[in-house]
Amino acid sequence: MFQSKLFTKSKKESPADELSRNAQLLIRAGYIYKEMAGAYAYLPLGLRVISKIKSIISEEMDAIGGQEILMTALQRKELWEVTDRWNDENVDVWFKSELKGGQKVGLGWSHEEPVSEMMKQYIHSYKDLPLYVYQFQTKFRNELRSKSGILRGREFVMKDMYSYCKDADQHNVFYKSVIDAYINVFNRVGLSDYVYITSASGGAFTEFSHEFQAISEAGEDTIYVDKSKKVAVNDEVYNEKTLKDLGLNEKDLEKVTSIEVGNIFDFGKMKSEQLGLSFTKEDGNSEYVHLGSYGIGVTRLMGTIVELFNDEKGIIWPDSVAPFKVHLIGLNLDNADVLKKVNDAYDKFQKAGIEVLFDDREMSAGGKFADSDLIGVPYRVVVSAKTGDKVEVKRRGESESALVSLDNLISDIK
RNA sequence: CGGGGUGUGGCGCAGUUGGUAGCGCGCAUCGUUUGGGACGAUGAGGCCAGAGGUUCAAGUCCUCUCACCCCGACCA
Repeated sequence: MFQSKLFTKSKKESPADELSRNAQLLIRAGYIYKEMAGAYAYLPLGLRVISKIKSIISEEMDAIGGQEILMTALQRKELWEVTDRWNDENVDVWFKSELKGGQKVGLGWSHEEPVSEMMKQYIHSYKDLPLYVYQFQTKFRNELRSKSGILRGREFVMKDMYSYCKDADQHNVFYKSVIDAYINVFNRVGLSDYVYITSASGGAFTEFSHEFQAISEAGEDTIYVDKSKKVAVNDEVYNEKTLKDLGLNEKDLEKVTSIEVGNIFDFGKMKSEQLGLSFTKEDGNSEYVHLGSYGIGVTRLMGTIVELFNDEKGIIWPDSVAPFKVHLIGLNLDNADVLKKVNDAYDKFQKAGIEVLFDDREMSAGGKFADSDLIGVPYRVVVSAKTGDKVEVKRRGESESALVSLDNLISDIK
């Protein structure tokens, strides 16, 4: 992509109405635009990051048998009344509205009810189970207070998955596979050193649910981590009994602040009973479906990555989620020879399938470097009158650059 | 929802005891520059968040409203 065509421009100064690091950097670099408190638009660069994260999640969900769907954001009052979750006293994040005819509707803040209701059409026999569906949805939550940039918005993108199993054993097998898949996701987006599977409150039917917590001061959760065992306990269930049940020792635990980037939950048969989602067993008798629910906040994950990977100059994206792999910077572009070389380099990257952002703007070198650091693409490649028949490459976050041949660089990156 | 703070060109800010607004960045044109946010000249751009008061006169004083940020509460 030609940077001269990119409509977003970087800003030298942070917006006055954002104190969170993620929002400051993402807005300055042109990844996002703030529409109102807790609602952000995703611009070309930002959308690319979202797409990368979604692809990684999709691959991992597909690998454990997930089937992608897309439910509606508009939801029926009647459906949520069945499970007593329409009431504002039980769920205080509803955005409610009504149709022209007067029917009450809500904007989806979660989708267990509608997905499960829909599944009554498709689940009839034990032979239909297990089945797993997931989606990327824009969720709406009327938070009393949004905060921390894109970490806690009123409108945000979430990957939510729902599992339907014939019994607890079948459910437990899948539940464990989701844990592994989630760990893969967080490792692949670069958070392997930061994310801990965390035991948290389990609600009505299980002792614990599991959260995936990324250690960061920007978070709003408090957890106790055992770094050698790679597990943690949420403050909400932290007590002697919990430690005993989990086989943890108080002296091995460190109290930290963290961001909840994922959550998996065993609903048991409760919701299926309420909604009437049942199937016929091998013996001909009827049974309710065992439901599980699994979420990853996609936009929150993006914000978490920015919180964890930045320096005073800007963002430092992990390779796997960066909007581009290479930031190609052309200097001395009034020199026809250099201009040809840098254009050739751009073509070669493109042909090699390496995503490249080409800074072809007429601008001082310092300005280009500053923008490059702010945007945070992994490889900065400079072509100028000084680089001769080679190119200068520097990784974002490192200070050393090197002169290398373009062909070698391309094969290295691939 | 309780507490605290902030609203002034696109962005970041200043504006004294009330007297019809200024700086930096950015933007436009021209020239000089060209490896870490270059320099000069010229220029465009503002119902001072909104409404209502006080006053000869309000960005400035009073009242209300709205928006945004932070802390807390809340967050299956």
